[in-house]
Amino acid sequence: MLSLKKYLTEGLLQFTILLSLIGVRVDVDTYLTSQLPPLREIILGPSSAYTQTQFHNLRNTLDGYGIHPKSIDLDNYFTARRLLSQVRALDRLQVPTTEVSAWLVHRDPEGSVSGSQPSSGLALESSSGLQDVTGPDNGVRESETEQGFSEDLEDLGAVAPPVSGDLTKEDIDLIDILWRQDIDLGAGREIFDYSHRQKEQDVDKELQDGVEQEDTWPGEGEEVLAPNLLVDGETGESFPAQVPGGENQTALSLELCLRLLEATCPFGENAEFPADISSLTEAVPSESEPPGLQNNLLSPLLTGTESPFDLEQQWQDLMSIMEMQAMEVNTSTNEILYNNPPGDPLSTNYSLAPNTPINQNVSLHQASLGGCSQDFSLFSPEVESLPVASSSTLLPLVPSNSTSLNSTFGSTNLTGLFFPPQLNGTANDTAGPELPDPLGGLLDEAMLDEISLMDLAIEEGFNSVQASQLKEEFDSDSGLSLDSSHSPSSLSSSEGSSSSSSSSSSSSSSASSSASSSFSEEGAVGYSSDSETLDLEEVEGAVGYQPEYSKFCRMSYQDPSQLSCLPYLEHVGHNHTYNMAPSALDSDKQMSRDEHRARAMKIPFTNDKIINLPVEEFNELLSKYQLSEAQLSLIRDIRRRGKNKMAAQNCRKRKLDTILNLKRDVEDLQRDKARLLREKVEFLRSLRQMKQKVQSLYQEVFGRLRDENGRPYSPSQYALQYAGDGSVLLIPRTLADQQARRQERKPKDRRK
DNA sequence: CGCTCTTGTCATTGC
DNA sequence: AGGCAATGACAAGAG
Repeated sequence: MLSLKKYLTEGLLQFTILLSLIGVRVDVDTYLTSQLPPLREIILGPSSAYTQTQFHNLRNTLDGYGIHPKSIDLDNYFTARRLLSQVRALDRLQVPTTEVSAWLVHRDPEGSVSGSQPSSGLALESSSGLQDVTGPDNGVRESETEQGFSEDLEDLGAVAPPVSGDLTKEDIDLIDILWRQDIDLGAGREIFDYSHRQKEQDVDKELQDGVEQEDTWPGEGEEVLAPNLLVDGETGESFPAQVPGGENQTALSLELCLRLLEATCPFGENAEFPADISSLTEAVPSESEPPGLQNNLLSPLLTGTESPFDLEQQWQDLMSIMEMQAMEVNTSTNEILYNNPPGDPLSTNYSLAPNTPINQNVSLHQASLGGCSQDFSLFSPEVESLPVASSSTLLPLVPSNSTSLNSTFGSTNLTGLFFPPQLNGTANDTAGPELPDPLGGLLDEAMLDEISLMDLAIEEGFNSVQASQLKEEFDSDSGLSLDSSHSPSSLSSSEGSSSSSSSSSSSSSSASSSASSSFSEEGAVGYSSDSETLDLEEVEGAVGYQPEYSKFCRMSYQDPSQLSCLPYLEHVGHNHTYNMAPSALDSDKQMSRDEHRARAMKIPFTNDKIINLPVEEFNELLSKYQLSEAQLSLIRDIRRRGKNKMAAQNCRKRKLDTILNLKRDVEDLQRDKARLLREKVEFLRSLRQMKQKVQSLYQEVFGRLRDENGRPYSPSQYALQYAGDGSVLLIPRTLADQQARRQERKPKDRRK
């Protein structure tokens, strides 16, 4: 016969392993600081969660935490642990890409997030899905969005655990209940949601943007420069830029860059953003407009509207994602190769080289991206001290409208992003489909990421089949039947029903007693018998016993209303008489041993009284009768055993509840993990779409550039690069390659 | 007959 | 110090 301990131990071990597998990590400090019970013993510790020491130690060591194991606060205890586990699960999935993507999608929480292009619908889905998750009615919506994700996953071929894809209404209700428990605990769901994190980041961003606006926002101060001024990225010095191109080119380039702006902010179809774009586009000077008007075009345009901030943020989102993507997969050299380090002196110094041949043939010199320039502040300024690696020529396409360009503004070389080094120069005439895919590397990398994600889902994800298998394993190994619907309340009710049935099969007196009060069963069942009742009648009378018995129970627990609220006490109505027959003879057989002993010793009161009376009343009762030592000893033994029996039943029930709660926690964690995996896939897909848009626009812009002879630039020789000040530069490809190589080494060094 | 499960009981510990 | 709850361990009985 295997002991119950073995079952429990094995079950807990499996739970522990399972929790660890799905990423639950235990940080005791966190629990302590958050006034939550230490869960190490449950999740990690070798001792079971049932050791009394834990609770006692909790009382001893944790101020303000004195959850009695019998208390209903135990539910909060488990809820807290579950919440923490969810947090852990989130932490486990904090892949940079996921975080950034989530932050991006939630950048606009007013519900105005939508793709500016029809193909951005995925971003919409992601966004809505996330917001749904954050809602209080998370359960239902989550299931809906998860289904939506599942479809998308199928499109991608990604394998995400379909755990919650087949959420039943019961699951949904359970989620809702748990969610309310979380609220009661004081923990908002936002703790685990991207939106919450995004809010935090928004706060940070606001702070950051505030500084940036002070420093560099064009058109707001004395430092606003005319667009045709070049700015030294290092010194902030400005000087006139040569404008060899005609106004026609200027206007065209400006429009192109505006379109680039528009299209690279695919999430930005906010209520304001299209208006901004349209206004910007309308304000673009026509080819017949006087040239003087154009010089100051962008600055007032971008500052005049109310939403340059949106543009800025969208640029920032885009570039940060690009950056993060490059950082995340450094194996793809093409994409990282040309990422200019922040504040790279190469970029800034190029801006100071206006005499280069290329410089004199700028065609995009007016297409300032000032509205987005500050968004490059993502890049850290740590590389500013890099020596000037080259004095080669560089074409400052866009004089920045921003003046004292913050040192945090790095330059991003789009060259490497868009044009692989092996680009041939034949396709440089027009920006057409014949241009090689400059984003091929990035896209491949994104695909690789998705593939790796699928692997991750396969390796770590628990699909429903796996979950059920684990569940079966656990159930079988633990030796305990873990009915998922066996919540504490259901346990109580089930036990209460069993008690009721057993009571009804007992003597008539005890049956009536059980009918009077659910709790009165506790004393009556198991210790009441015909003989005992007869004994009682001899002394007190069976009829008078019942109200008094009820009184005993109340006196025993002081507060009857409390008893009805304590479901774990209901089960105390246990039945010691298996299959008790109605006859008195059978009932004699079915009496407990203590009842037999009490009867044999002619104890003048019931075992129920002996067991359930408070000490004072119990002693008072003993004093009323002349009892022998043997009788007194037996009575005390009966009392001790009876109380211990109830305690044992409570203890077992608590064990079972603990196991059930652990099981529920595991299921919740599995659901959360599956959801996060789906979200990550969605974010990656959105990122890929954005990159494709950037790529096409880059090709379009580059294809329209013309040198002084009106010939297009060769993509194999030149590339566009975003400078740290927000300007777009046309630089030789060899230079871009050098920068990219330098950029490539840094992430590796950083990781070492 | 052996196994599993439930239940009761004892011993111990700590509040 | 006594009462009591909690719990591990063991045993008995039922299925």
